[in-house]
Amino acid sequence: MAEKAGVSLGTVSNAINRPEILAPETLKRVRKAIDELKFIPNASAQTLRAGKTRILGLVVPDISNPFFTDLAKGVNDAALLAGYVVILCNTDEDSEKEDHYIDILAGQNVRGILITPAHETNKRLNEISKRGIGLTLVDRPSIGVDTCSVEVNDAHGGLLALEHLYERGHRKIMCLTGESDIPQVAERERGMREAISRISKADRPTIVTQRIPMMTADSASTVMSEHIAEKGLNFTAVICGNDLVAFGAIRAIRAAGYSIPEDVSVIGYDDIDFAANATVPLTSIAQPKYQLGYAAAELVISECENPEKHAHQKIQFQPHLIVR
Amino acid sequence: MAEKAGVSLGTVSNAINRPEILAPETLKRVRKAIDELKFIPNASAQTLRAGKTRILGLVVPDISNPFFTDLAKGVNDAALLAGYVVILCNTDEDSEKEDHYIDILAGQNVRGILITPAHETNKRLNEISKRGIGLTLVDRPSIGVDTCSVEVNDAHGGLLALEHLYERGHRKIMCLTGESDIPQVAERERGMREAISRISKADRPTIVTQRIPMMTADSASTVMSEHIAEKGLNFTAVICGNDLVAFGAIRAIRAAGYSIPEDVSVIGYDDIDFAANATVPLTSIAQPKYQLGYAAAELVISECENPEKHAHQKIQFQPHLIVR
DNA sequence: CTTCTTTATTAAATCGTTTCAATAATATGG
DNA sequence: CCATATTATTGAAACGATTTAATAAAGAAG
Repeated sequence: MAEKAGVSLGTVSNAINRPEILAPETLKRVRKAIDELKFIPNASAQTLRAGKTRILGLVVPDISNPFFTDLAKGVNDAALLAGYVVILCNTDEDSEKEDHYIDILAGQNVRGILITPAHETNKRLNEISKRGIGLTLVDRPSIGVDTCSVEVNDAHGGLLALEHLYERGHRKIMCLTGESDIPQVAERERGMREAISRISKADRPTIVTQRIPMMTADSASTVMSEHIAEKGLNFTAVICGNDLVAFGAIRAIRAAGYSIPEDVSVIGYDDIDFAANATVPLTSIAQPKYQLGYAAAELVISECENPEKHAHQKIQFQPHLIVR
Repeated sequence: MAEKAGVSLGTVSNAINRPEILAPETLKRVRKAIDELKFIPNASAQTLRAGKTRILGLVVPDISNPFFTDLAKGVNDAALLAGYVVILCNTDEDSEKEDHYIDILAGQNVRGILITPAHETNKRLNEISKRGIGLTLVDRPSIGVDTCSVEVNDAHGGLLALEHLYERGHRKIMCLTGESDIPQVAERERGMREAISRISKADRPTIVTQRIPMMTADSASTVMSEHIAEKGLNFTAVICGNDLVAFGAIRAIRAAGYSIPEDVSVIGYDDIDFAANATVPLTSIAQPKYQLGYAAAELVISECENPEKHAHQKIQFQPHLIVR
C-alpha cells in the first residue's frame, strides 16, 4: 500500500477514482508514490467490493477458423476501448466443453459472455442471465433465451448463393453443411428454398444435402470423398457451410480426379482472407466478421453497464456475394 | 451462501476443498445445497485470499495470423487441462498497446504471462517477474530477461530456406522480412549467411533484403510493388518472413505482370494450413505451432505452481521444409 | 463418573479495495 | 472572536472466500 506517501488508504483510493476531491497538493504526493512503487490496484479486491469484474468471456466453436479470429479481434478491440479484457474459450464444437467453460466463466465473475453456441441453444444460457451476467448471442438468432444477439441475415446468404449458381446454369447442386439443428444452417436452407420457389417449376434445380459432423476442412474432405465414392459426381456445384469446408471439398473433388471449376463449381461462406489466395479463387458469401464481433462486444458492455435501461436488441448485418 | 444447508460457512469451504475431513452425512447435505443453489465460489474472493488467480495472459502481435491462432489453441488446451483460463491480448505489433496490456494483466493478477514481444525485448517484462508473475517468452529467445522460453530454431529455418532455393538454381534471392531488431529475423538471416558460407565463393547467391513494417499480407504487397516499380525484378526467388507475407508478395508480383513459379519462386514461413490450398501451393518452413503454445503454457504453469523448485529453461523445436 | 483423546464444526482473522459517516482543518460571516 | 459552512482527510465496515485456532461433542480408558 502506498501510504508511504504520508497519506492513508482511503485517500489513495480517492486519488485514483475521484482525483477532483483531493487537495491538489495531496494528489501530487500520492501520484508520485504510486509511480515510484509501481502501484497497480488489485483487481480481485476491486471486484470483490464492487461485485463486478471488467472481464468478458468469448466462447467460440473453432478459433482456427479465420471467421472467428476476425470476430475475436473485433470483440477485443471494442473491449479494450471500454477497459475490458477478454477470456477466450475454444469449444471445438463440443457441448460439454462449452458447458464447462460457461461454468468457469461464471466462477470468474465475468461481466458478460459472448457466445456462438455450437449446437441448438444451450440450456445453461438461461442461468447466465439469471446470475446477472450479460449475454449476447453471436452469429446465432436468439430463440428461447431472452437476450441480445448479433447476426447476419443467413436466409439472404443462402438465397444469394443459390441464385448465383442457378444463373450460371447449375441444376444439380450439392449443399455441404452442418447439422440441421444449427439455426444458421436451417436459415440458409430456408433462403435457398425461397430462391428456388422464385424459379419456374419446370426449371428448378435439385438439391442434394450432405451433412458434415464438424465445420472443418478435414471433416468436409472425408465426407465428400465418401459421397463421390458411393454416388459418383451427382452434382455440378457445391454450396459450402463455410470457406474451410469449401477448401476441404475442393481437395476431395480433386483427389477423385475431377477438376475445378470445369467439372464442379464451389461456393464458400464467410469470405475469409484466404479465399482470395486459394488455388481456385473461391467465390464466397462475405460476412462483416470484425464488425460482428465489435458490435456484439458493444452490446454486452452496454447491457452490463446499464442493466435497468437496457432493452434486448437484435442487430442484423447483410451478407453479400463475392464472385471470383 | 449455502448455510441454508444447516451448516455454516467454513464447513462449506471444507466440503469443497477437503471433503475428506467432513462427516459423510454433513458432506452429503452440503453438496445437496450446493447443487440446489447452483453455488459457484466467487473467484475474486478466492484470489484475494490466496493472492493468486488461475488466469494466464497471452500477448501476441497478430491473432489474425493462423500461426498465432494455432499457438493460442495450444495454450488454451494446456491451460484448460490445468484448470486455468486465458486472457487473449492482440497488440497489432504496437509496443504501446503491448505495454498497456501488460499493465492490465498485472492488475488482473494473472498468474503467468505468455508473450511474443512485437519488438526487441520489452523493458516492462523485468517488472513482471519481480511482481511474482510467471513469464515465458514464446517464439522469441530470452535475452536480457531471465525467463523461460519456447522457440523454434530460426537459424536452421533460414538455412533450410536458402539451401532449398540454391539447389533449385536460384542465385538472386530476395529476403522479404521484418525489422532487424526482431531477434527471430536476425536469427534466420544468420542461418542464411551460414548456408551461404558453405557454398564455394564463386557460386554464392546474392541477397537483396527488403524490410517491411508489419508482417501482414497488405504490408508485404505494398512494399513488393514499390520495390518492383523502383528496381525491377532483380531477383528470381523470395524468402518471406511468414506465409501471410508470402501471399502478399505473390499478389504484388502477379499484379506487376510476372508469373509464379515461372518467373519467381516464393517460399513462406510457418506452413499455415492455407499454404496447401493457395493459388500457388506454397513451399514453406513448417513450425510446430500448436505444440509451441502447449509447451509454453505448461512451462509457465509449472513455474507458477512451483516457483521455488523451478529452473528457467529453454525449449527449442526444429523447423522443417515442406516443398510444394 | 471423571478425564483424556479424537473427531466435527464453528468463530474470527485475513486478503486489498471502495464507500460512507465521522472528524479535523480551514474559510466565511456576523 | 465565536458560530457556522465548507473542504480535506481518515476510520471502519463491507465484499466472499480460506484458514487457523478454539470449541463442542462423542468415545475410550481408568
